[in-house]
Amino acid sequence: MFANSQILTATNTVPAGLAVFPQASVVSDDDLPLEGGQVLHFAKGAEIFGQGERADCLYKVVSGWVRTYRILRDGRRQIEGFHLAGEYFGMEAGAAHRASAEALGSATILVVRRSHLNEIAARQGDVAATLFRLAVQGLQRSQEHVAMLSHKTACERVAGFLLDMAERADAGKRLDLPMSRQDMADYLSLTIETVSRTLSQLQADGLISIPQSRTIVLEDREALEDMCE
Amino acid sequence: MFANSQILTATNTVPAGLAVFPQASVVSDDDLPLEGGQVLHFAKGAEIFGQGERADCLYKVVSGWVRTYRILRDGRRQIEGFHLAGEYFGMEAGAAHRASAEALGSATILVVRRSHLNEIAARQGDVAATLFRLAVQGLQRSQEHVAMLSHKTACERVAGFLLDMAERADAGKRLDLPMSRQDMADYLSLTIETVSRTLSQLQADGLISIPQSRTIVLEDREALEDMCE
DNA sequence: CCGAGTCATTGTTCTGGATCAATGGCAGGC
DNA sequence: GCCTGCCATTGATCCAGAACAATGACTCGG
Repeated sequence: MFANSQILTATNTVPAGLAVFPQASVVSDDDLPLEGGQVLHFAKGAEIFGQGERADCLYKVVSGWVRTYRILRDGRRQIEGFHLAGEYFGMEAGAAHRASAEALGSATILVVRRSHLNEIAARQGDVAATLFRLAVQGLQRSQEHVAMLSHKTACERVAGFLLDMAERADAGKRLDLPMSRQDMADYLSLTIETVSRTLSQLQADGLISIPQSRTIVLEDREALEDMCE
Repeated sequence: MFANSQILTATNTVPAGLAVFPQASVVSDDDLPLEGGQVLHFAKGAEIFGQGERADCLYKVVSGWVRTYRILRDGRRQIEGFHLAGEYFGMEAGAAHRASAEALGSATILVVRRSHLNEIAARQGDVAATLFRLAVQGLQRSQEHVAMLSHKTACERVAGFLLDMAERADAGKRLDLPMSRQDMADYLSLTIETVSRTLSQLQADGLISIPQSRTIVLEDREALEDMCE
């Protein structure tokens, strides 16, 4: 897969001139030099890949938001995560995608074939290290998800969700969330009614305000943080 | 208890390429060529590494069972996973361990320094690919954990847990679990009482029998599988 | 402007698992 | 053997959030 590469280097020493990635709206230390990838546009609700399809590519959000989810045996939909600009998704250990991915609004996605990534890794050793780090970061995010689901109350889940989204979207007080209440519910493992009720309660308590249903203003961030402990 | 500094200094002088790995009970395609790692023994309940400590090593279970867990802000303990012979744990993206690891019974663990792994990867290219795959497998296991916690009933969680453990331990009908009811509860996000009650109920329904409290016989595996859907 | 469809909110009832509490088994120490 | 402490089981009560139901707000196409 990603042959001839060093792994687990503690520091990233990529010379800036090599990393060519003009479309990226966010360039972080964790960025891979993905020259040669294909930039695609997806309309609202469009499927980027589906559960069970062959997993040949790695994906990166250039702009917009993406949700990845799985349909469980009992028919319920579990949203595994929301992915913002600069974030990667679609990593698989096996040959098939275990989840589906859809654009939340309209979204621009960079798609890189795994075989192509392999070639890049052969030229630039620390690419393998970065891939490993991305996978472990995904693991950690999933473990945070587990911690969130374990015993937390609806209020703690929603407050933590808002803070997480605000941080990752680099939002100030005002937070525009492109997902529906159903999406939030399927991510937080609550019902749509409980999400709605909890948001109303947070507004009644003055911690947030909701000028439009998908715009949330964090009025008292400190109190929200206290709420998640 | 083992001081971490001992482990770390000792591995520095191991000549690469000569040491073998005789104790390994499982050798699969996913195995890394970990010559030069140090094999350590841990007594029941001994800490292998602690939350917040520097993460310099990768760990592999040679024999025995290991639990990894985090103490959450509210003081609760979330068990992230149980690790059996042949499985890896202790992967971190950052410099510090986000979890603690303890031996469940007595356990033998192979410890490899990340820097040493780096050297191996430089000689053998597919090591990087294997590390990536291991990380993604950990991610998938965590996502299964999320699916299990989301909306499943106590009964479904316990039945699924028993089947998962039986499969990974390669057990037939008879399953010897080295962990306490509290460990199961902290993994499944239930209380110890609910775990106990559920096991009793499964026994009353004839799906399992419990000759000793830590030995569980799967009397009707099909019904257990139906239960998790 | 209207009508249809989607999404969000709010009220009511009900249930699964948490919590509190008490008892029962089993192992190790003396 | 008995005591002590830990772990597991079982019972009773309570509560957060699910499920059901109805209404209200917003959007888009015509």
